Amino acid sequence: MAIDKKEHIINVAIDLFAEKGFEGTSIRDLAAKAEVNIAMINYYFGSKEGLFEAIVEYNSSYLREHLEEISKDDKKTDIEKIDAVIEHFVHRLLTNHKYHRFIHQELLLLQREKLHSTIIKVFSKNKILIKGIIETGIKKKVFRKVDPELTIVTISGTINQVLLSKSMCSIIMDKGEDYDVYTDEIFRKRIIKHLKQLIHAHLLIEQ
Amino acid sequence: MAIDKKEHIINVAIDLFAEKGFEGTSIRDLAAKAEVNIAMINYYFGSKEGLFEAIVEYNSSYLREHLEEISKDDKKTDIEKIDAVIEHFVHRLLTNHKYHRFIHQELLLLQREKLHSTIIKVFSKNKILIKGIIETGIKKKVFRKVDPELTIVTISGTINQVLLSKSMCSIIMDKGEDYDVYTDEIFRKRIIKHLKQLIHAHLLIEQ
DNA sequence: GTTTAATTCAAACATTTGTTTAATATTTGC
DNA sequence: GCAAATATTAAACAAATGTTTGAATTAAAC
Repeated sequence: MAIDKKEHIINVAIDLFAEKGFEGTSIRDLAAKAEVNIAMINYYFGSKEGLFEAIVEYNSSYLREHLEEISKDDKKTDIEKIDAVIEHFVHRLLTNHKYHRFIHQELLLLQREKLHSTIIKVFSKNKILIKGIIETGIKKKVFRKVDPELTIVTISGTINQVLLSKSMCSIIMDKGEDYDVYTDEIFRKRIIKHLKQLIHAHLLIEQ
Repeated sequence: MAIDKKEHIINVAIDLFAEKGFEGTSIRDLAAKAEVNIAMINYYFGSKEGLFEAIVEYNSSYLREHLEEISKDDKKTDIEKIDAVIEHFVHRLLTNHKYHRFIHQELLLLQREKLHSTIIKVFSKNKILIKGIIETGIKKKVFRKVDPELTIVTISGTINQVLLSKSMCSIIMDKGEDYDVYTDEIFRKRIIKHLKQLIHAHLLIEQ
């Protein structure tokens, strides 16, 4: 029961933090929505910031594995690896968008330095992996001489910009308020198609 | 004195909201940093949310003009217009990054619906202008048949991703904490070079 | 089955929050 | 220079905040 309850609190917290932000969410809101006593949050996590750290730890473990797998896959060409990265990024955000929205919020603020560096560490490792793929492609003269870092920023920036804000999705798709992007297969395919087309034109020397 | 003081409060508020978020900033913090009495904020803006609205109004007026100018400029080819849009976006963010970071935060949250729609309206009008340029290029068969909306998202997404977070800049540039992106000419040129290269490869049929 | 540890709870804690008040000071219009 | 409007202030307001307490309940260990 104990671990399940901890996980349950974490999941409710991700929902609320993503919607209202960290400072905008009160322990009482959270306790009510999770249907636990207010004191339980401090009992389990020590403090509100402790809960924050627990969320980041809870989610940052399983992220990198798949990216490493892609990077090492000998059956894939370099551009196929990049395609896999794009699909992986989109999938990760669609299935986990609340957590990512929350993390993204934190990235914009200059509070809680320790957590900042935790997030940055995860991002840095991802960056190194993808940078490796791009630089290999450039060496082999399959890819153009592009800016590897900013190419990564373009991929993640495009996905984040459109998928982290519901309003942004509505503008792009010309849909109403109640439209749910995160389950719409058409939207997923549209983003992937755009990104692959974009990055292929950007990277590949002969098309 | 009155209008100057109002403007002064708005400027200090943008700084604080960008750093600590809207909920993370207290009226007392703000009053102390602006060196005015706490009551003055409510006296001028009615409430904390009133101050928020005043900030958005204060900044959203002068934004669109330059974009319309670019769109209508007959001396520019279609791709030159896109280049001008890229330069305009980067410049706008570099000179006004605190306000944009603040707005971007709000876009991620699902609070304060009214302000949300104000921000969205501004973005929508920008979208229509740039979409017009891209679609003209496609009709003239100068541009490839791309996804206009997502192409816009890629431009703004890339810029936002890298410029709105200090930590992100540090990773990309491999610089320390005290490095200031917003005044570094080299970084500005690097982003513009990447974006132009990317979007040219994406849009132009013959290169 | 008793003892020990872990969990749950309602209540209280001290701060901090945004906002208002009512008195005082300053500026403005004439 | 006086009256009316505007601006500024310190103090108080009620509500909300994160956190702690100490007793009650449940689970685990032996």
